[in-house]
Amino acid sequence: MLSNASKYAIRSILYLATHTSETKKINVKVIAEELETPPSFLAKLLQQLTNNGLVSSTKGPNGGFYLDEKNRKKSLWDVITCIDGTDKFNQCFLGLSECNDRNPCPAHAMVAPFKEKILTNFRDKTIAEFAAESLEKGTYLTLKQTEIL
Amino acid sequence: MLSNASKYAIRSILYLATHTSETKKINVKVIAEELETPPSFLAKLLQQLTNNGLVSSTKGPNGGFYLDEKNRKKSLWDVITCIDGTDKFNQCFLGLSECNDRNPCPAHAMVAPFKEKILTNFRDKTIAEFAAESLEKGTYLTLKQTEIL
DNA sequence: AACAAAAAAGACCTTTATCTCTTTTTATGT
DNA sequence: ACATAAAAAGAGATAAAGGTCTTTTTTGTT
Ligand code: FES
Ligand code: FES
Repeated sequence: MLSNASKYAIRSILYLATHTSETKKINVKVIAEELETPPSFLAKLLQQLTNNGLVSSTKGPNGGFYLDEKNRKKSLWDVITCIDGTDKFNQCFLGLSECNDRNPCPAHAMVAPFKEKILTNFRDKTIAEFAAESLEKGTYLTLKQTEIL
Repeated sequence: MLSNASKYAIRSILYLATHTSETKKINVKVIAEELETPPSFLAKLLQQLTNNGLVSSTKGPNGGFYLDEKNRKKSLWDVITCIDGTDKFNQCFLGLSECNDRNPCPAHAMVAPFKEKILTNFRDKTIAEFAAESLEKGTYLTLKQTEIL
């Protein structure tokens, strides 16, 4: 479904949302350790996210990555399209050219409702909202693999 | 989500289910044309499916691929695991090590119901049943990209 | 000014997925 | 028997995903 790159990106964004601010920045090495992702690869991803206005960064001592208010207004959908490019969730499950209700493939009825849900949750919800919800539910804890409540 | 290989495999299986029998076999070239898939690649996939008892075949003139009664009792789940191997639908959406209700990631609540549905539809339904349903609903027509009702 | 710490940039490397081509084997019809 | 039509088998080719490493630039601290 999602590429590793997108998964890492989403996880790091949610991590940044809950752990950083304009006054508290974190560097790649730490983020990569916290999320247990390949550090160099994550660096590239954060670079790309920064170039596209989804993450903020400052260089030099005490520098690092963080989310400002503008970044927090973006959606996870923005993250996915920034990294993976393609419109993953509008594609037909069986790889046919178009996916719509008028010309459904055998799997369509099964997948279509899910797509709707993904769209509304990922596209119409800001990262700030998503992170806040995760905090409420306690699901943000599981961003790191080994972390057990 | 699914690899191209799995998608081609599923589509060809459903095609075989509705177009072949012990007495009516179809060769790779025709199947590939009908489904608009790369012929050589599809040949390899059908070979693999045949080796794993999901498809039947006979060589020589008037030979080709087809589904016998035994093949029709398999599930699409069997097809996916035969081709992709990995347990695609039990994996965490964000790539964390385990996916379960006890230790959910931020996306879990959104994805879990879908997984259930996929499992029951793909694992607990025979190919025969799935194909029959598709015929009823008319969705089998859209196996080929350009085919519009 | 010198140093250090961080991201940015760019050049790679490795592995996996996707796809092709050629040769061999097997079955059928004449 | 022979020709032919098909799958089976095996060896590669290409492209994309995943990941690493080194150098450069920027910024803050001493
Ligand atoms: S048409 Fe295949 S999933 Fe919608
Ligand atoms: S834990 Fe991530 S999808 Fe279930």
